[in-house]
Amino acid sequence: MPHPNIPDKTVGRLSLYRRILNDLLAMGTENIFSHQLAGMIGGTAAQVRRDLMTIGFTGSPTKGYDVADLIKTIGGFLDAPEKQNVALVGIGNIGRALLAYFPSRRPNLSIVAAFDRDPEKVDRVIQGCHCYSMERLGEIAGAKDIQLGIIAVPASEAQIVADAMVRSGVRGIVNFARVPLRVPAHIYVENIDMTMSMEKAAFFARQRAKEKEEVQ
Amino acid sequence: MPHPNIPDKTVGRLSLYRRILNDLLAMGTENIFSHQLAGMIGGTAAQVRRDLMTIGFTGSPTKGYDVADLIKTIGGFLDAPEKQNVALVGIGNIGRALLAYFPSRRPNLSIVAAFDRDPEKVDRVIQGCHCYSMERLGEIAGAKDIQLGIIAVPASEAQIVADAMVRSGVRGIVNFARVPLRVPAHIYVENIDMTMSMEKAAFFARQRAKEKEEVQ
DNA sequence: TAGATTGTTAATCGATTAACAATC
DNA sequence: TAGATTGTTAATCGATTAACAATC
Repeated sequence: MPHPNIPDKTVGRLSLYRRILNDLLAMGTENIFSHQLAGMIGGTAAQVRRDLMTIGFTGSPTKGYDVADLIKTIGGFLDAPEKQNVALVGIGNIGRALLAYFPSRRPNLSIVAAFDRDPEKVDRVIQGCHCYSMERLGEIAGAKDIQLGIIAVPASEAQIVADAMVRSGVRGIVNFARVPLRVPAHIYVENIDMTMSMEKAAFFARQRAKEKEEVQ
Repeated sequence: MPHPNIPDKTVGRLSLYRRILNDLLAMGTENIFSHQLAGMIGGTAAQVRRDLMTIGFTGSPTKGYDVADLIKTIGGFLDAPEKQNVALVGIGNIGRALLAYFPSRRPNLSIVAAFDRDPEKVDRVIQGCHCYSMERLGEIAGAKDIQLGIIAVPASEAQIVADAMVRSGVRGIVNFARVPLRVPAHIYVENIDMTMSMEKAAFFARQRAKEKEEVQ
């Protein structure tokens, strides 16, 4: 257990660093300084150094951090040692976006089963993923050793789906439904609430516009 | 200026409270206590009270908070006094999900123009929204008084789109692209990074599974 | 060596939590 | 009044920022 209590935000930033580093490596950049990396994600150099220290990665004052090494270290930290299976529930627009994105990028993290209520979709293959009927969630999740669930159903069904996921042994949930889920403490939930984000952006956009007016 | 520096998170929670309160009102609930509301969003009673105090809403020790009043007060705080126009750039799966959701829910916040590079989509009406070619972003944004932009394009194009939005006077951006945007300080950016969320959930799901094993 | 950066410690800041008097 | 809840202040906690010696 090298990393007992790593903050949520650090994990998120590590994921970002890796993506940027992969681009840099592709462009031939071998070394990078903390302030350069910070500039690319809109953070501070100290923050970058702290994050990398957290995962035990060290740089040198003259060369900064080795890009290829760092990518490998972040991978060793973030990625599952073996495959982690994911179930997607609800194949609407969001579900399809995820199905389209994942196969190519993260080989260790793959959506191995999708579920929907719509009989039109059941037992068809959508974006390369088999779609099952909602009722079979528990059965399939158990059989396929599903560890992560994505909830992309209407708010009214989200809690029922979450309960079924928890019962079948899922440990993490990404929730796109516009409702907070009630789950046991040992289940990690990541909420993605687009409506809330839109309202927040609208609010702060307006507030800043007002501030600007007052300054003038 | 009654609310000089309201925290980002408070605004987000207020948006959540309102949604829950609307459901409660529909079910006939007239009053609610802070701990009840807290239970529904997975927060604490003190947090709820602080949030409501921030917007100047007070309750009574015997009845708690008046649901209908509170909805109105949150609305007065969060919502724009007049219509705020939104532009969506990139009509993929995510874009379509947003187009499908918004018209019905938030009358003051409407997507009045969509943009895409695909000639198949240009000058067609998709989900009730006219789609323009990418080149016309600046022109249309100016003409329609766009205040908020949604970026739902591939990472490689996101910065270019953001720059164009900023030039045309947008004050807030909701960014679905998997890349951090560089924008002036007075522009509010809300990042929604699904890949990062998936990686975070996968990481913590695994970590908690490990903890559980160790306890046993 | 000089200079820039790293790793580490101390200080600051903000938000959350706890405590408690005021209220209905 | 008694009891539960509210509004408000003080204490705690964590994360960020600043400062600085160590390093190449």
